[in-house]
Formats: sequence, C-alpha cells, structure tokens
Amino acid sequence: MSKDSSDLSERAQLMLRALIDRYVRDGQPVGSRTLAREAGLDLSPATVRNVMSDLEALGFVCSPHTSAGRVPTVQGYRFFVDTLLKVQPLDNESINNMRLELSLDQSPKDLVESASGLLSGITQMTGVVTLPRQEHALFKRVEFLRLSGKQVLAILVTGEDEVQNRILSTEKEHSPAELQQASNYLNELFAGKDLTEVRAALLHEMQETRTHMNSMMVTAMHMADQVLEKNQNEDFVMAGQTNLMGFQELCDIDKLRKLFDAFNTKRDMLHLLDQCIHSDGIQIFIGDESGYRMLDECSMVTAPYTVGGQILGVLGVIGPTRMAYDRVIPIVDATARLLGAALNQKE
Amino acid sequence: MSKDSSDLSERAQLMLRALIDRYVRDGQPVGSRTLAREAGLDLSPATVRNVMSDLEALGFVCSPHTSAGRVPTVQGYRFFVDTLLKVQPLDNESINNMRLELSLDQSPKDLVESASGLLSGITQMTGVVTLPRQEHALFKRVEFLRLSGKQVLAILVTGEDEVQNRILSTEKEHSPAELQQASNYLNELFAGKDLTEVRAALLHEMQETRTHMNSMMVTAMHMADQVLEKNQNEDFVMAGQTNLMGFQELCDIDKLRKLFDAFNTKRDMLHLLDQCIHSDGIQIFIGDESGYRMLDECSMVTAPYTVGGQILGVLGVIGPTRMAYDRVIPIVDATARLLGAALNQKE
DNA sequence: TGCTGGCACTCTATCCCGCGGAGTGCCAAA
DNA sequence: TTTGGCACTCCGCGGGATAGAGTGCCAGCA
Repeated sequence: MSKDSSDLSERAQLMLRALIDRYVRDGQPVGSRTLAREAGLDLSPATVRNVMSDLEALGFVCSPHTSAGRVPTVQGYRFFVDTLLKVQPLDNESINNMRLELSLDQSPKDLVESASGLLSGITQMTGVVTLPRQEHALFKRVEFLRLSGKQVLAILVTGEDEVQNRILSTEKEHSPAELQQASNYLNELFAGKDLTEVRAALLHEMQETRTHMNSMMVTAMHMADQVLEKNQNEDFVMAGQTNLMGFQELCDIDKLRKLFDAFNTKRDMLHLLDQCIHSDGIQIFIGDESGYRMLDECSMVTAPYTVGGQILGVLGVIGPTRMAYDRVIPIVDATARLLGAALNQKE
Repeated sequence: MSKDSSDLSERAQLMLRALIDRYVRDGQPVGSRTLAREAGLDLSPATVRNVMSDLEALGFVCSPHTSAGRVPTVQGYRFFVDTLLKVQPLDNESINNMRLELSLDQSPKDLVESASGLLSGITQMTGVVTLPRQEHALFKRVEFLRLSGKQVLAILVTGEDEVQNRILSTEKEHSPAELQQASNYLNELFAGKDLTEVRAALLHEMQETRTHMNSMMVTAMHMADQVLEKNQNEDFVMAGQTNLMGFQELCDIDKLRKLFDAFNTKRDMLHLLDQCIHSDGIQIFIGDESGYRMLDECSMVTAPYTVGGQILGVLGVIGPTRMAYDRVIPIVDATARLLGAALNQKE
C-alpha cells in the first residue's frame, strides 16, 4: 500500500517473476513454501508470505480462496511483461528451421498459411496471420475482358504477378476495342505506381480534368475506380485452434465455444487485429485487455510484418493468459521478420 | 435369436421406433416403464422387457450397465433409418424461407456458404457443402496474358461468367500476338463445349493430329492442357461447427478435439464427402460406419446436389449419432434441391 | 527493524458410506 | 403369451470425516 508499483522492491519483483514462472509451468496456485524454494533467495516461507501480501495489496496476485496459493492477476502479468520480462532471442537453429519452412512457398497466400502454421506448431497455441495489404503493391497492369452484356471482367496484376479479378457492371456495352483502349490508357498512365498513388491520381483526374477527357478516358477511369474500390481484401488465416483445447483453463466447454465462435467472426477478429497493426512492434493483450469478452482467459501476442518499411499485416499467437510470454514473444517477433523477408524475396 | 432382423415382429419394430424417438429427445437410456407408456401399445413393463431383451439379442439396443434403460446401437439406428423411418416432407413455408435465403446470393461461392449456413442454422448442427464441380461447366473462353518472362497468366471463363486464373510457366517467351492467336484458336475450337469434352478433345488432338499442327497450335494446346489440368478446385465449406459443442455426448474435450481436427483436415473430409457424391440420393453414415474414427459418436446425412441432372457436389449435416434423422433428412434433401435450383438460375 | 518459527485456522479435495431410485431378470400365475 | 411380483444390481447424491496445503498472525530473535 505504502509503495506504488514503480518502486516495488527488488525482492518483491523477483518473487513475482518466480511466481509467474512457476505458475506458467504447472498451472497450480503457488504457495509460500514452494516459492521460497523456487525464488533462489534464501528466505523462509513466512517472509515470502509477507511479500506476497504486499503483492496482493498491489493487485499483482490473488488467491482463488483462503489457503490456496497465489495466482498472478492480469495486472501482475502486465507488470511482468512490461518491466520484468527479459526475452532472449531465439537461437539461430530454430530461426533457420523456420526460414526453411517458409522458403518452400511461392504465393503470399501460401506464405501466410505457413507462417500461421509455424506459429501454432512451435507455440502449441493458435497462430493467426492477416493477409498482406495490397495498398502499397505496385500496379503492374490491368486488362478488361468483355463478358456477356454489360458485364466486364477486370484483371488487375500487381507486384510480383499477383492477380485479382473482379466483375464490373458498366453502364453501356463496350466493344473489345474500346476495352483494349481503356486498358492501354490506364496501363500507360499508372504502370509502376503503387495502388494508393494510383487511387489518389485517379480521384484527382476524375475531379479536376473531366473536361479534357474523351468518353473513352472517362470510361477507363470509372472502371479503374471500380477495380480499386474495394481492394482491401482483408482477411486472415488461423491455424491450430484445437491446440487451445488442451489447456485446463479452457476445459470449460462454454468458454471454449465462445472462443471458437469468436474465431469464426471475421469482422471482430479483423477489428482486433487491426488494433495491432499500427503499434510498431510486439503488442500484447492480456486477458480482457483486448476489450473482447470472448478472449477472457486468453492473451494475444502480435507483431506487424513489413516489407521495405511498409507494414503489410499483423501476425500473432492466441493462447491462454497463462502462457510463457518470454518464449512466445521472440517466436512471434522472429516469424514477423521472416515473413516480411520471405514476402520481400518473392516480390 | 430365433428370428433375424428381416422378420422382426411388428410390435418389436414399434418399440424400437418408440425407443429411438424417446432417446433422441432426451438422451437418457429409456426403461421399460417409460417405453410402455410411450409406445402406445397397451402393454405392461414386463412385456416390454421381454421385447427389449429380443432387441438386445439382435444387437439393436444395449444398456450402458445393468439397471439402466436401453440405448439404441449403431445397428439399431441403421435398421431404424433403413426400414422404420418415415420422413414427412418439409412444409412449404420452411422451404420458401430457405429459398428466400438462397435467392439473395449471386456467386456460386456465396450460395454454397449460405447453404451450409442454412443447414447448420436449421438443424443446430454442423453444415457442410462442397463447392460445385467444374467438370461439366461450359467452356466459354480463355485468354492469355503475358506476365514477366516465361510466365503466362491464363484466364478461363466458364458457365455463367465464372472466372478462374492460373499462372503457367511456358518453355519459351511468347509475344502478345502469339498469345492472342492461341486464345483465338482455342476459343473457336471449344466455345460452348463442357470442360470434360474440351479435355477429351484436347487429349485426342494432341495425340493424333500432331502432324497437322503448326507450332502455334501446339503451344495453344499445351497451355490449354495446363489450364484444365488441375481444374478440380475441390473444396468445401462448413458452418456451425461450434453447435456440436452443445451436445452432452461430445462434452468430452478429447473427442471434441479429434472431431475438430478432423474438420480441419481437408483431405480426409473431401475423401469422405466424395464417397457420398455417387449415391444418387440421401446417404447416411451412422457412427463409425464412415470408417473415420474421429467421427465416432457422430453421424452424417448427405445428399448430392445437381443441375440439369449433373451431380455438382454434395451437402450434408454432421451431428451426434443421437440426432433426429426424420427431421434432418428432409432438411438435407430440400437444401440440396434448392441449392441445385439456385445454381441453375444463376447459370 | 526485519526475519523467522510456531500455531491456529480455513478451505478444498477425496474417499467412503449409506440410501433412494430406477431398472432389470426371472419366475410363477393368469 | 402376458402379467404382477420379487430379488437384485447399479448409479447418483448428500453427508461426514480426513488429510493436505496454505494462510495470517504473533512473539521471539538477530
């Protein structure tokens, strides 16, 4: 009470760390006797109890009931990861194995799958990876094919031969020649720019210079606009959801169901992941910190992945709050780097 | 013992039906007293016990332990669905609601999603639908775009403007003009045929008339071959997996995990679903009949869906063995019809 | 002043016991 | 062939009793 968390005694910090360490290992509330042995300090259980009492007053630990040991609270974990945790980088061998795993894939989609597989495989929890954002991909070319009637198939080639198609409904029928003209026009205008630039240029052109344009150009612009409009194919990939079924704290079928329902709600998950994309580094949500109830009892460790300084997406691990953060963090970190590097190579 | 199942007495059949009915409703082993009341026959519990004893000898029911009631066995369910079950067709209102639900969708992919959503929503179990096979889709046209180097982007338009693209690696670089020639050639040759015909024709041409062809034609053929090669984009969609978490018989976390792992194993699931595609009608796997261990305690009710007499895929419901088959079967049946009809309309 | 051993207390988990209820199997009578 | 009766079995449940783990507090000690 008399102290606030900033000047928590060294000894108390050590104890908290030891307690979390132990609790993460076997999931049982840890008592004073055990901790006295574990902490390395040469103290009697009685002394440990006093310290625990302080930690409890600070809200870092609590006991499920009288005469059970102590368990870290969310705040306890928070303090732990914020100020006590020292992560050691992964050894090179593991990193190389991971790199190897990723090197087999060709398409970004495959890479993302593998990355999430890696995350879940190594941590034995659930891996999640968003698909790379296309906003900064390079516009390579666009082609239009006439389908039936006023339907036009637009094919957009970006970056390293990533292809997207979209079917547009146009206002009038266009001849193949017109479509060819339109695509030629756009390709000349935009080739090599990135998609945000293209979009910006497009808007600008359409507003300012409408007068200079012939109808073909207007058509082309309109179609390009439609193509780029909903370009954010936001999506994500998960792996190893069932790994979470192994943890006692989630053996409650009801919680499990809520969790899995949450996993299946794309909208919420994307929103959650979006919150992590802007922090430039590891981000950790502990327990209910995410604001999403269904992730109570769970934590999420995320990191954005980048290519050439541009953040393309987020990846992370979801597991029980009682997870080995010191082990998970470097794994998430490394995976983000490796995925970025792999995407860069293919591009 | 003295009788075999074919001439099971009318009364015994009635009892079995009543027993299954009751057991499906509340999941408890049903005893002789209950059954005597339930079956409608005016019999004493003692008599019922005698009949039960016969049914047990035949392997249609069993009791979890002495002094518990009886529970249907897999064989019991089998006999029930094969010879006792009378499904009444769905009422028109439900069907119309379902039709309405499906009418909102545009693409086959969306339709399949909705269908599986419908299945899981109505039955409160898990719905599964394979994507429609493309084999009998009509070849509409193909286009080739040159990407970098020897990479060629092939765009195949089928049926009602379904688009697929594939990136081919060619042996030499082709000029845009060559590619145009190739696609023209193929389009003229194959437009309007269905993909199996196209493929057959292709193989025939390539083997027999190699001599008559100029190099452009050979190239075109080769590329077409590559395009069609792995055309079976076999995949399926599930919905409502978490519904299965509500059933007591699956409250065992271990079973649940096996089940969900199975759901995530595309290969096995596809193989399983493939077995159902050829029977022309409702198919029912009860318990371990599927041969897949992870589906123990589960049953699957499937029906193929067709357009114009061609089987395009399968859909079905997966739930606990203790399910209301008489309710589920017409739902699966109706959904298959409606999905077929909906696909037909969009085509 | 801070650490320690001792002690009483509390709470849980577990086993065991006994009991009521549900259901069976068998038998003899209708 | 059906039925009522009877003995038997087994499960599920509530109620102690007990062991174990751990706490809080206090008084003594360096």
